[in-house]
Amino acid sequence: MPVSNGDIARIFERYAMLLEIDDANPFRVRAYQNAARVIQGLPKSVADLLGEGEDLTQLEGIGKDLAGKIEEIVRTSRLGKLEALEKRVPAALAELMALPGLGAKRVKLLHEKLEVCSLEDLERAARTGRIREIPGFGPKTEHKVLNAIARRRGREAQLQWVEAEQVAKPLLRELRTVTGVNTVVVAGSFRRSRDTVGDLDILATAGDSTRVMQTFVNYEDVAEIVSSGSTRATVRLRNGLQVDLRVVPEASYGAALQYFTGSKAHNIALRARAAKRGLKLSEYGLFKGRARVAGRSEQEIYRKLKLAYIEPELREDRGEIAAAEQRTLPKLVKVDDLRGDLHCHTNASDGRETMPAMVRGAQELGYEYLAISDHTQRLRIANGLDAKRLRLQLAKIDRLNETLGRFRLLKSAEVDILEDGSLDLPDEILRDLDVVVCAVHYKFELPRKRQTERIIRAMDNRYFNILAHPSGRLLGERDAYPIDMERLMAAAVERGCFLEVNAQPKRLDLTDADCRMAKDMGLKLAISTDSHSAAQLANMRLGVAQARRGWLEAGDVLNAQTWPALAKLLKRS
DNA sequence: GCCGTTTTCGGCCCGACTGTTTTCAGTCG
Repeated sequence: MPVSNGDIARIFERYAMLLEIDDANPFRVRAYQNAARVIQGLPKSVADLLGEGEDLTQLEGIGKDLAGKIEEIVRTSRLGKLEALEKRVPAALAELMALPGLGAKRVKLLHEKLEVCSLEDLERAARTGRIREIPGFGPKTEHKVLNAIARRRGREAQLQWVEAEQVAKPLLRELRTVTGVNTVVVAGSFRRSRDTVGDLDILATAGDSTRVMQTFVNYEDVAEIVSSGSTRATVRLRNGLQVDLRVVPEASYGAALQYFTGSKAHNIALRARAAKRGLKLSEYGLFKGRARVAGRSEQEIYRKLKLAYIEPELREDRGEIAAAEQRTLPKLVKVDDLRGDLHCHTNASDGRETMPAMVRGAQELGYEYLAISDHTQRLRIANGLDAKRLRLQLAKIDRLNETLGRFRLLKSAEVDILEDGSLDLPDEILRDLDVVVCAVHYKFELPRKRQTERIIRAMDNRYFNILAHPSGRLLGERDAYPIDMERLMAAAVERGCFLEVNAQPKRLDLTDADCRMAKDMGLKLAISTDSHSAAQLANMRLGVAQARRGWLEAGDVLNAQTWPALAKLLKRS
């Protein structure tokens, strides 16, 4: 089993935590954390990079030493230094550091004074009242530790972005009613449009923060007030979601929004850039000495740092700052750029609505075209269409198209990719479709190589156009099946096929990093909703957000093209 | 451990809140 980027990142994160407990140089610790983040965000597998003889020190934050350690991990699946360190610092202490309120210093103290080595030890120590006896600890800390352990056992998952939005909306509405409050927005990973959100960071501006703070901590859905000061408070809602509120004066709004939008890595890089220019950047503004030179808007801050404005979706320290400096940032695709949807279902298979209802939905969104791509025969549970039923559907589409004026209904199907890589319908009918969407719906557990080759074989069919939900992941439910995404994309480029960014909230598949790799490889992508009702067509915004995180521009997106242009792209020679 | 149009050595983001303390260290974002 090849070592994945996630494996390497986890080893480095773990090493960083144990180093911190071991009192190592904090910047050395950060170097490992950085490396973990960089590797995690890489679209290509590091193991493959090495196989191709790439020089890993070209990667941001990876020097000679770390490159050597990565090679060691890829070669042996282990890191000798980590194992050596674990002889001195019990490995389980890293678990404890992940508990909120416990950092390296306290974990170390707990270990030294109470011989705590595991979550169980910690719980026992807390229950028997021994934690409060350590200098610097007290009854409150002891209580917090017990709470944190209980929550860890419950382990609330990250929310899908849409779920977070549903929580945020009513809360924002309430905060906006407070007198004296001007602006209330959500910042953080939510504003960066990450596929999942671990907490909500809300930013408000007000002359006087007292009222809005009070409203916040008294919000009906609050289960626990974690902390509350005059400008900042943290609560936990009943569903387990943590929400932070910061209140700043109007003159700091831009700086605060920039700061609370993150990411942390982006901010660190930005602040270092400010410092290099003799400036200081904080959530209150950009300062030269004591004078504030920017702060009212984000645009102003980036401008004063000699950078083009960086869209929130790009702020991950994945090269956006250099691109902003060189004025080479992408002009990110927008929902308005899209002219149609290339993947949806009707009640002929497992959709909930009729074809005309789906058409009306697409027309209301201002689209020029919509592909009807119902499931095919193998997917019995979804009432998949065989060639005969599909023929009838195609005739129906012809008749409907005559009534639709300039709007065009595209003939399509979501064709199952069978285990041997053949397609679930004969060429004689695929030939008559405008766009052939193909997908894997079973045999997810094939080894990486076989799964990859299964799909590439399917692409060999000259009627194959778009691979739907290419990794098969379901957020919080099912991991992506093992697949060599780079090889898949290279095969698609060679054959003139395309991949899909599936916009369903729990799919968002391809990932942001995959989108970035596709762009780098010159592979265009479709952003499709895979709608099973007309209302779901509006999920397009989620897919667009994901694509924006992957640096995609309108020119990189199939369904941002007019139908004649798209038709040309879909024609394989 | 990384990195370099101020540097190959000496830097490495910045501030709020808590709990414990009596002026601050630790943690978090």
